[in-house]
Amino acid sequence: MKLTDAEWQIMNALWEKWPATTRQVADRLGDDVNWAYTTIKTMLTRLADKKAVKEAKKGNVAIYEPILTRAGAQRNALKSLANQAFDGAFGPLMHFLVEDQKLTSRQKEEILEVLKEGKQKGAKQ
Amino acid sequence: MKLTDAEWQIMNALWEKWPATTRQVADRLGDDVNWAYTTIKTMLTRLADKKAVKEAKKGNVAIYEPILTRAGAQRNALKSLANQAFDGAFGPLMHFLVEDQKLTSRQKEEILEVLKEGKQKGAKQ
DNA sequence: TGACATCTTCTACATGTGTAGTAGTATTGC
DNA sequence: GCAATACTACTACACATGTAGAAGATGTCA
Repeated sequence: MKLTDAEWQIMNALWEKWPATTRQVADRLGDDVNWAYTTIKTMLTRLADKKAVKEAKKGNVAIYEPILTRAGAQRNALKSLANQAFDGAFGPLMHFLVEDQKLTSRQKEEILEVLKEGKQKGAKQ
Repeated sequence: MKLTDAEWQIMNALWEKWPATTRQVADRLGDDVNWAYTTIKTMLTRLADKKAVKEAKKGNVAIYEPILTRAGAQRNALKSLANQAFDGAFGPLMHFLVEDQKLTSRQKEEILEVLKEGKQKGAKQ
């Protein structure tokens, strides 16, 4: 499941709080983008077609909720990026991030924490 | 500069060794994809149009070399992913990677190394 | 010097993506 | 009960992307 740019916007708004109607999604997006209501409806319909969201009906009004989770989408995107740009290896990707992305000390601390935890739990694989 | 899936394939082949002719790129890609020679030529032309590669002529034969660097493309892709999927923050992205992606111990060691270096150099910003 | 291979440029076409209008149908406030 | 409002389904259209053929230009080997 690969999301396009516009689909990410929609999904982000939906993940924020769901179930949600088109109107609610539109309101949440209001600040970021300037899409017509029908544009958003079209996107939601397309996302339902590709099973990223579920569409239910309450009366004649469509209610949407994500099927694809945010974490799942993130995983997919990262995997895809790793394959495309880092020969499928997460290690180098991470390496690149750490080296290049000028993390704050605080962030580095956090990473260290996570890594330590991981080690204690016995880094598998 | 945003690369499409197919463009990544081409660029990866070109980054491997350049300058290179269409034929050379095609040969390198031979194992991975099954594109017609002209398909690859079309992609290279399009990449030249968007200034990701430079096209020079040696006789009637086009010679290509990257303008966009691999590291640059990786940076762009990561930034774009971070924005799209992680609210623009690399910290959480990294966090997610570390937590989720089952790095090998070796990889974790490497990350730790990099983090340590970073700290010594005085983690700015 | 001609046949064959190779390259280039142009053109094409299906599908995906971003964006939205129109028309019809349902809901609601008076 | 009707006008105004909101919602849905359908349709549209431009531009991007993936993919490649056709035709013409050039190089090469016998």
